[in-house]
Amino acid sequence: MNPLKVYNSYSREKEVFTPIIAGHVGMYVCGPTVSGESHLGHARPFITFDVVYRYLLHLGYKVRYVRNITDAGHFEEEGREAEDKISKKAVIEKLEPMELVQKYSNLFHWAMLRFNNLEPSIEPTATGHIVEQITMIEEIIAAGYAYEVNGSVYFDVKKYAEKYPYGKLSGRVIDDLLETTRELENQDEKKNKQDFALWKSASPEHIMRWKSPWGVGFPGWHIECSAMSAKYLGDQFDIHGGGMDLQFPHHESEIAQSMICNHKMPARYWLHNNMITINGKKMGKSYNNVIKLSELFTGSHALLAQAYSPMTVRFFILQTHYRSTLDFSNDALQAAEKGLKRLWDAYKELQHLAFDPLKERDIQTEDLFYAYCREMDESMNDDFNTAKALAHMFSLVNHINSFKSGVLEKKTMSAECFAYVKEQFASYIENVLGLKNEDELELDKLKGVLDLLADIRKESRAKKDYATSDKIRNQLQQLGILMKDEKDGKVSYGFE
RNA sequence: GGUUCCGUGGCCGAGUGGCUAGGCAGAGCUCUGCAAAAGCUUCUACAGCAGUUCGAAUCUGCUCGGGACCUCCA
Repeated sequence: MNPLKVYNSYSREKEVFTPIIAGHVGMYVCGPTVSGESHLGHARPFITFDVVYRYLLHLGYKVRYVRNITDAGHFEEEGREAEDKISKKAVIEKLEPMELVQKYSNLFHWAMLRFNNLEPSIEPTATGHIVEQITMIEEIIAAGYAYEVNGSVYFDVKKYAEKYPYGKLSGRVIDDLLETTRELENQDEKKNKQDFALWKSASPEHIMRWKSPWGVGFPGWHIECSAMSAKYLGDQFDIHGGGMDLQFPHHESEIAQSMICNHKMPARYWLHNNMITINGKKMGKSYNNVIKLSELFTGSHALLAQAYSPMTVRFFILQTHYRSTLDFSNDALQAAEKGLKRLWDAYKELQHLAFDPLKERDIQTEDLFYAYCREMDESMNDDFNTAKALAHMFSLVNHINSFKSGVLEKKTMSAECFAYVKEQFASYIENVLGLKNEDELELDKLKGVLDLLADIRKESRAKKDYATSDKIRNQLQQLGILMKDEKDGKVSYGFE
């Protein structure tokens, strides 16, 4: 078995994963800015890193998973106005900033729950760590790498770059940045265009504001992650994750801040997921092509022919490697929905398979089963290749169904092999990939009724009373419940 | 313009130089009162050109096309 390897954006290579403290992993993932409703694009990193988290747990690591909530509203510079996203939205929606933040945090958590994402160990908020951020800024000023202008504080990138490799993570050359940086508001305050804000002075109408040694203002965007990751995971931790679009300037700046304050690279491994595209273009607000999660779950979007369940979306995302772009379309989601159903049906079937000590063992098939199981582990160890792991699971699906259809003779595998395959399959589908049966609740309620109907159908078929049997099946089908006659004479059912 | 990634069959997507990726869709067959499901068989591939090699989707070069980042962004 190969050890776990992860692609480190910083070195641009796959590296064997070795935690700082054996058996323990500290992981920080950039969380959402809760100034609006999450869309499909936002779902990807949180599902990606949920699987990373789950797999590390699966491997036996004790993991502290920190994912922040950005509720302080880092300023965005749209046109000429420097704006605070949350402030601005709060005014539009006539809400207190914290009321707005609460609303979208709740929505975010609701979506995470539906995706069956595990909760992070700690979910710190930027507004809850203003003191830590101010302290960190003071340290950077004391070290001589930041300066104050008119109540704002900027990080001196040029000075930093003289000693440290600013731009290494994102593959940027500092002189190029000088050339290409666009004219922005208050640019004249900065010594150099590449400098970024640690603290911004708040104008009187700005509603999110805190006192600081430099006057009333609010923190810059990058400092929150540096402050919170260091507080909960230490000066240096194992994994830092986030979307590829955060590589620059966000993560690059995080590194710079932490290097000055803590004299260490904050994270050993930088993991970045790629974007979700739609018609080949990145899904994002600025492109006006987002599909909100609520629209996805209800099917209320022009591009969607139907509603798609959270598990379908999760499966859809996991069918692609996290570092590849994933192109969205209605057809692709429809394919995912059917694929997931096939996977889950086989999983249910597997649970009913059992060995028969009277039959001769089929060593060849056993070996095949063991090989697929091993390949699942190998795939995940190769930079969390869920797409490949799923392909091997589908190979198992094919064989499981062969037992069912009689192509492979039933019960010819040893008890050990059956037990192992069952455990491995269950462990992957439920624990590692985090998929769950969405029918379960409904099934509980309807089970008794459906069992009865299945029984009546069975009886009427035995009497060749097809009028009755067809009536049962056809009317149930209209309700979205499929009744199937199995080979052994039983009648089974499932939801479409 | 700078940096960088990618172009795989009808669609989505894995791919370590030689071994079936996989899912969805299509065709035929088996099972079946009909159906569904499943199984078996099967059709479509590696953007183009040139090179390295016994052998390339996989390495190199060029051409064409597309994306991402360089500004908020998951």
